[in-house]
Amino acid sequence: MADSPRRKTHAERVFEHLQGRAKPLSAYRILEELRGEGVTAATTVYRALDRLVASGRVHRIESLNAFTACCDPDHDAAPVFEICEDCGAVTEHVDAGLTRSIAALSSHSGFTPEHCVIEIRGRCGACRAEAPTI
Amino acid sequence: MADSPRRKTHAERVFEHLQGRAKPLSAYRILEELRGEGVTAATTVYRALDRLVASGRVHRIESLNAFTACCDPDHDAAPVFEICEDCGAVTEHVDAGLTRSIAALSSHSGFTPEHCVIEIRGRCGACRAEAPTI
DNA sequence: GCAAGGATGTGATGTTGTAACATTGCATCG
DNA sequence: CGATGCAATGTTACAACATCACATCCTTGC
Repeated sequence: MADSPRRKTHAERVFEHLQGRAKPLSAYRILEELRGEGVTAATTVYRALDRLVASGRVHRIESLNAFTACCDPDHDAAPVFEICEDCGAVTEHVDAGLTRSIAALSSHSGFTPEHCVIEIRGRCGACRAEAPTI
Repeated sequence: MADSPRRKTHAERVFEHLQGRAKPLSAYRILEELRGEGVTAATTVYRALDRLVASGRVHRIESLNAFTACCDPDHDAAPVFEICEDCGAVTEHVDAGLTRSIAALSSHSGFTPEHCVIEIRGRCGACRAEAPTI
């Protein structure tokens, strides 16, 4: 009660919590970790995430049911995520070649793309080096 | 009890049920629709789907939490799905350009891809024609 | 026949996501 | 200053998706 009652929205809190992490977090994980900051229900987290995703500041990783902060909110092309099965790290890329390929495919098929989900699962260089062959 | 108790595995039943459909089905939806054929529990459906996905006969659509029969079980490159937000139809493609783009991206980043999720959400040609502009 | 192993049945539980509706804080306008 | 409106939040309940643990059944090879 000492200071400002609600300077920050929950969306801000959630965004700051996601920023700078290599691994995405699930909504329920975010809830656990932000309980101390007044976030008390799943609904609240999902609402915050909805806004962040809509504004492009956060991406949803479909194959993990998890969320990660966008590396650069200004990119307009489809993000590509590399997801390491070993360490769980996710790296975001924006790739012109891939973007062109999708456009070409769509123009052939008459499909109008609105949102692309591109998630590559595998092993990052570091984990590859640690465990060369299984 | 009249006839053959188990000529077919549940995996076969599930596969046949998915084949030829434009829209993918969720596991629980499959369960509902196959109750008449002796499939009684979610576990059973998931086990069947696991086998089918492992053998490449069925694909999981991550952004829908649903499953669809593979158009051609012999393809080796990453499948690309076009998902219409209007009618729900999903079309599978295998695209050389896209496959090359992913390989190029990976070789840059040192990442070793094992499985790719590529799902393009938007509008199919037919739905586009029906509702030209919102 | 009978043991071994794969497939199935069953029930409980864990995880993820939404619906519905009440409330609060704050800005604006008459 | 009260009325109004709106976005954010709180609360409860529930729907949808997925897995676990353990018992049982069926087939196959011996």
